[in-house]
Amino acid sequence: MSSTASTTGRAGRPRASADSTSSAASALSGREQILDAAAALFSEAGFSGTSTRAIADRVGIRQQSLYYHFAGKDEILAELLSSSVRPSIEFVESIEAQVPGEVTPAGALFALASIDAGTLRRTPHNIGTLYLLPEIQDPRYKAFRDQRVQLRAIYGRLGAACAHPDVIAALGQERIGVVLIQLAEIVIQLRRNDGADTGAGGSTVIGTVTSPVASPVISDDETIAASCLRVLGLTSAQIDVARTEAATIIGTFLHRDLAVTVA
Amino acid sequence: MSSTASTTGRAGRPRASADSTSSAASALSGREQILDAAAALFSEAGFSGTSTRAIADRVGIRQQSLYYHFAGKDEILAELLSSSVRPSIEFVESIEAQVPGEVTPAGALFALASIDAGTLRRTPHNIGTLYLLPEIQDPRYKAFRDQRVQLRAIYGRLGAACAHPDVIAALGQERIGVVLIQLAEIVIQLRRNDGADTGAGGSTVIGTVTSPVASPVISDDETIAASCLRVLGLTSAQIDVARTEAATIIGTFLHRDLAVTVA
DNA sequence: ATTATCTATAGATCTATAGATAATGC
DNA sequence: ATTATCTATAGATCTATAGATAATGC
Repeated sequence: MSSTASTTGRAGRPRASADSTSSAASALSGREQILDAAAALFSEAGFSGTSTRAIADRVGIRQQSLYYHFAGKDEILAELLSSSVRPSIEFVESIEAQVPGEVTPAGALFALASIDAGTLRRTPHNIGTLYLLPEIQDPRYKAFRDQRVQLRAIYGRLGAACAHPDVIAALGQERIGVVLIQLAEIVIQLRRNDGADTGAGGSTVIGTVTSPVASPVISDDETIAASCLRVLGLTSAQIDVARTEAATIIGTFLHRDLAVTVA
Repeated sequence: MSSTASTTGRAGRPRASADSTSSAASALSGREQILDAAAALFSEAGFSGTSTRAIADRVGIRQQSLYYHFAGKDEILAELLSSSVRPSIEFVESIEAQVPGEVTPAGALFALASIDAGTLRRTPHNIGTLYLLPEIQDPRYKAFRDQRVQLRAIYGRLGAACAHPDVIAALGQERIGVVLIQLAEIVIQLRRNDGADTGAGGSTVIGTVTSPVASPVISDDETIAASCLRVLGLTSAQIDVARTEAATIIGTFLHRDLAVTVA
């Protein structure tokens, strides 16, 4: 060993805590540990129901140490919110551009809904529940709400472009957007009902939500996307076409994304 | 005047407050005023985000006076929750009994969904938002959650009994229940988006949510009910049949209800 | 007598600032 | 020197109990 025995390997005064709790206490930076702990607590007990003390305890630091990383509790929530819509927004921007020509609205909508469902499903600690907190109505979180309004508008446009005429007549583009988002976010409720959320620290726990017997080829995410098209009055045949097209769209996006990451 | 000028007309020491705030400060009992104030605050700021002080201030009494009516803040929430599911449960019990013979599943489901949507729409202060609070996961509110599980199961049974085979295969009865409740509760989101909720004190503010131009015969509630059947794969023609049948079912229920009230 | 409030107050939090301290990094 | 923690602590709140008080009801 170079100097003292098993040091933290990071700068800064060591934590007073025993650093007891098993497995992966590290891997995440201090800041990330705080975000992870806060996400878990906010979704269980709400924003106001979670004290800075509770967050710090979970991380294994003193309450006051939080303020080195964040100016206040509200900044922690703001960061969690903005990082959780980001994937959808990114995907949406890439997809809507190519809608009139290369891609049908139904295919694009199916792709968008299944991406959103998948993101919400894989998110640690069911972060989507934060969207339901009354506190986000505060002007402080306007930027986040604006992003959601934007996303809803895109759902509305895509939906109105492929819905059965009867549905457009009954709902109109705006409410179509609300209905579709509400359906995609059903994942939040499903995870809540399953209780005792897995969502381990940083590791991406994929799938395994409620298919005890052995689900067919169609994933839960695609089932939800299919429900989005169904509520717009599309037939099973039309939905299957959209599903196939969506697979291509998503494949293309993933490649492009990879290219961007590499470059 | 009999004795002193304009007294409160009620027993108990008078409130210290100026009793300023305009209109209908009365009509409601003290207890009801507290419930009304708490409902408004809980849905705006959440349960933990609302102090007993804030509730009392809104009512116009001292913080400590709340404890004469309720043992604690949690009892106020419990009462709000239980009173808000009651109408649905009552309707459901009367309706499901007659389902195999006199009434089709699609008709019953249409009726149930539009009753639920209507109830949520008319509720003061958009009380349905309380269902979204993380705090209700607490064991303390288990009775309420159990009622919702029960309601969801009924949605699931009715839905599975009338859904297109493809939908049953994809979702299964359980998830059908979750999807249908989620759709019915879209009213909560619509009211939230409209912001600045009307929902005056005790008066039942009906309708007027977002039909700026002039909606056709079909109410918003029926539009939502129709979406519930649509997501199950029913055609417009089948939905219209269900709508007609639902009108009869609801009519019958209202009469029966009236009879009960009178008796 | 009963009802519905009031005042006084204890004790437990909760957020946040100020400044000290113990590591790493150069 | 920089980083990430620590200790000490102020000041604001928050829930809840105890007991007094001012009405109505009989």
